[in-house]
Amino acid sequence: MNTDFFAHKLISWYNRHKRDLPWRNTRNPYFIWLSEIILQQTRVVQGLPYYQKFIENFPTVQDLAAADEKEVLRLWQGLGYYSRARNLHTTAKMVVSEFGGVFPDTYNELLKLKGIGSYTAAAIASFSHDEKVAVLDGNVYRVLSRVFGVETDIAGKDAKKVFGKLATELLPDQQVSTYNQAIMEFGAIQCTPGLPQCMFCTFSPECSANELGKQSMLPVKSKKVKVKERFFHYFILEKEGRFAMKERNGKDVWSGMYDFYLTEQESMQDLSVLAGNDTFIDALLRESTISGESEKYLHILTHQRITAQFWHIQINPGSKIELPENLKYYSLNEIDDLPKSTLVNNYLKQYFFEK
DNA sequence: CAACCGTGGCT
DNA sequence: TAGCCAAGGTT
Repeated sequence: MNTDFFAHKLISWYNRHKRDLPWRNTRNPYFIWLSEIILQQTRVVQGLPYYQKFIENFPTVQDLAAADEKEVLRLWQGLGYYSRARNLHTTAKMVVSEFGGVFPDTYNELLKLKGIGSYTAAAIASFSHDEKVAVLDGNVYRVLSRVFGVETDIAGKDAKKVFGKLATELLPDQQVSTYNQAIMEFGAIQCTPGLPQCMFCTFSPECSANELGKQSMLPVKSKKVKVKERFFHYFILEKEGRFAMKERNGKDVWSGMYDFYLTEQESMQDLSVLAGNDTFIDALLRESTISGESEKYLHILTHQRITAQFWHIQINPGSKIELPENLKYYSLNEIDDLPKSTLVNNYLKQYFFEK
């Protein structure tokens, strides 16, 4: 297929079918960047309200840079992949301190920023000023693999080279912004992962997958995620109407988010076993009152199935129990403002805020 | 560089 | 139900 023909036909389709999305009505690299980070591995319907919240709370990169990380994470709460929010804040501060508050818009400059990889750099550079770089995301892999019959494994290491070469060859000289958005939009609403409606597709006459009936086989993707089972036992320590929480850190899930005292076991256990395995729990149960035991929550992540149970513990007045490192007492109002995982937030909503 | 990082919707 | 996956990036 002639490359000009492909781009022209795609843009024509886009002009007829594109959705009206707020980040498409701007050339401001700051707004485009916000939308791109929010939309990484995230559906438009899920990211849309977060985009609105972020541009309202942080109209400029200076506003975002001046915020506390905790505030940024709190706004990000519920969207997942929280390193995106931490990197977002780091990058905003870097733009203010090292770029004079002017958000970079060239591919090579953008690549230097935290949380911006090859896709996001290409998206911001092309959307903001038509820089001639091809975007390569899940949509582009799918569209190119089907239309041109490319059977390279998109999870393999050759994928970026093979599809990147094709994507770059197809790039038009003009309207790069429109073209890049068009190929992604086409993948999102016409050339969909599930059974696409190929009888109504503008590329049905030229599409390799349509001709060979290989739509469901493409793109080829080899990797299967293996799911790890985890068992969380949370202890909510209450003293004088305040509750002990701590910030999670390290490389585990929910880094930067707040939760309670946690003991993790290889299966769900009762209190006597927990006390035997955990000296703090043992000491705690001797000097306090168990005031509540939650149902078991099953929390599903891409790589993990977490079963969690929450025990509510009243610390007796005059108890000599000292909180383990990092735990501090917070009022319910303060807890509302802390960034929390959806698991913890679901528990709090059920047992504190909506009861 | 393979593994890891969330959540919610769909089949 | 179990699996897939959605505008990826980092380590």
